Amino acid sequence: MELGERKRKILEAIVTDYIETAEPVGSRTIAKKYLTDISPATIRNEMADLEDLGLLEQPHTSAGRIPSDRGYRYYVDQIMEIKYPSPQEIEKIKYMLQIQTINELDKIIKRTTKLISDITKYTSAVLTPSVRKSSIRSLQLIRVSDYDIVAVVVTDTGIIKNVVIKSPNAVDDSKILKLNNLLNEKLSGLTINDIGLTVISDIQSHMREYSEIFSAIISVVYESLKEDDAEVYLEGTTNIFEYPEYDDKDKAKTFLSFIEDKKLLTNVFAEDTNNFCVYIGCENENDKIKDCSIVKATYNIADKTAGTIGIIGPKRMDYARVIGILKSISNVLSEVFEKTL
Amino acid sequence: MELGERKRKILEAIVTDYIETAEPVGSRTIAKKYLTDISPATIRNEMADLEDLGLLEQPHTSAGRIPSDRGYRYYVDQIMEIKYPSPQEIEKIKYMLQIQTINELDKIIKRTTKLISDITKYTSAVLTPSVRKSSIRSLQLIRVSDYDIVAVVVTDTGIIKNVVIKSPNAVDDSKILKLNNLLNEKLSGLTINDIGLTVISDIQSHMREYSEIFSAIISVVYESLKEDDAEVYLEGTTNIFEYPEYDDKDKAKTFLSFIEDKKLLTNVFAEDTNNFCVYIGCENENDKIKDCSIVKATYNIADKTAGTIGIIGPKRMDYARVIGILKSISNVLSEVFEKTL
DNA sequence: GTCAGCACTCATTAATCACGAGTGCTAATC
DNA sequence: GATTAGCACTCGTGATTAATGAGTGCTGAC
Repeated sequence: MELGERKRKILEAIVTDYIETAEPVGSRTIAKKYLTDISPATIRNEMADLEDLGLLEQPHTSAGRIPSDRGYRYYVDQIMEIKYPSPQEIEKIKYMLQIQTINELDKIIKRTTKLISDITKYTSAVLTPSVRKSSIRSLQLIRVSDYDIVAVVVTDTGIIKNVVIKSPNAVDDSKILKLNNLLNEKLSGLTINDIGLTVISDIQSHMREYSEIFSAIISVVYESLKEDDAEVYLEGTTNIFEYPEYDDKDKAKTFLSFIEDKKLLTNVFAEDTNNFCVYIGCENENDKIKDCSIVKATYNIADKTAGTIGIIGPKRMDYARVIGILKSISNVLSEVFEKTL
Repeated sequence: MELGERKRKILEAIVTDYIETAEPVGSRTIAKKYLTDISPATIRNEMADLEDLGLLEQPHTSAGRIPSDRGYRYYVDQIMEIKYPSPQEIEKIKYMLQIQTINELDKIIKRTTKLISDITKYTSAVLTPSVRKSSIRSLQLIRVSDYDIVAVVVTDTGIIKNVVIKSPNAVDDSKILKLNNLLNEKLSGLTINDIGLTVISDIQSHMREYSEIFSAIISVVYESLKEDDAEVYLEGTTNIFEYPEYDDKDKAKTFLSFIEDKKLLTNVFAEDTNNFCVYIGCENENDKIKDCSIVKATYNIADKTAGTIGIIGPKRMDYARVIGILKSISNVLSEVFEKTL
């Protein structure tokens, strides 16, 4: 859709003002604050056109205009310029994500989540990498007692996963050692999807003597690795109370109950075909968040997309700023992982 | 404080009715629903006495009475009879906590948390055991690459904890094996508090050859085990919207922001001198929850108190029922752990 | 094409009033 | 002396009304 220069300016003014004030924007306001050389009457005519085009809405006759979902979309795609954090701010972000004594994946991610919600003042969600998409760096069995084994899997994405196994027969250290060597040799470097019947029966052929223990172990480990285990971290859930759109109790409840359902949340923030996405209002599939917007970006570990970071908030969102922040943090995060994992 | 039989009856009626309706209770209501053989006027006199005693409050002159914090306390301590779940319900709880393919500590606890909030309709919180109070069942080092080691600690309480270690020198499998044997021999059965300088230097004396690697490892592992790592699981946070006391936006916000702060939450739900506790309103130390009540109970693993389960909700809480449920679930949980860990 | 002027719409706020639930007090009754 | 009927009084709630003002669409002049 091609819009004249003046219409673009007016749409921009309305989005900007509405994002700031949360009040419908009238023609007089625009004429006074944004476009001082046009009269309110002219602006009214243009606004009527923009409403016909589906880019603006009027809550009621005697109110100003607010952007429609399509209006926000047009603003994001065609008008807005991304506001990236300043170099100083980026340094600060780097600093925040690096100073930690223990560089575990979880801690870095937890910290990132908090950082995002602190900076943006929206609710942030970060998805951890999933074992399914990682490849195995090391798989080690630990004998805890005669019948208790713990399998520890370390992936190239830094995940450490423990699987508890009850063995049908007693195991001793030498058996464990043999199994360990074999499993590591055969499985390192593979992704979960690579592990198929061929690989398993190959290992099995080398392990005839312990076949019973082996099949107990391999099935539990395989099941456990196969399940979708991407976790989602949340921060700043109470930030929504700062926005008048959630003054209504039901609105707040709907939002929070969506947020509380980790399954839904994981789906929404899961990886996309693009490594950067904005969903505005009704563009969201889930009804509960049809009046929210979501911005998300992926981050990399070991040079492949591993998880996503994102925020969820009211449609009246400072897109230019939020998008700049998320893109920057996603880069910093990928860098941090490169260094520390 | 000794109360006459009639005053007890009236207090009970007021608490019961107020818990059910969330409306201040008037003398007429009591006379009609609870104590049909006394006139409203008499009840009014008694209510005035109960108010003088600090057990009742009046929101405003022309309203009925509501229980004060002390009124609830008197009810809980002296009047109420705990309502335990029926045997059938307990069977159902057992069933819910047992049917899981993988019996990991986390999963059982997560499920318990959900179960509590589902049954009680309040917000539930469950604290995991802490490594600090457990003893070490097995400590195993895994060599991931030349300089990357992961230490896996399994405790008697079923915790599996991973610690990532960057070694200053390259390590090979034989070194790891020696270290493993030694560490296991020296540390199994000890609690974190047992590990002091004596133990460490004892191990060190057996490990002169690898002293550099060893001290890198032991300090990181020790630090990591020492930190307070009890996690808190939450469920049913949006349940509060069902209760009119949180209709007010600020009330809801205060509650939810308290809930969001995992540090505060952990402190509040942390173990107590008693293995069962009720905190009503201003009995809570934290100002943010001065109009909430908390009920919590401990559960056992390996015959010692390991963590706590609890709920948080409005003071107007069905104490008799909630207490019965929590006590039962705490027992079932301890049983489940005995069987599966 | 632009814009001043004007009639019209409609959400918001304050003010007023009637209603009713509930109390405390007094005086009569058991 | 305890109980209770009767009554005046309090005060939150909800409905009604009216004034206000922000904003629009339309007309007609420049």
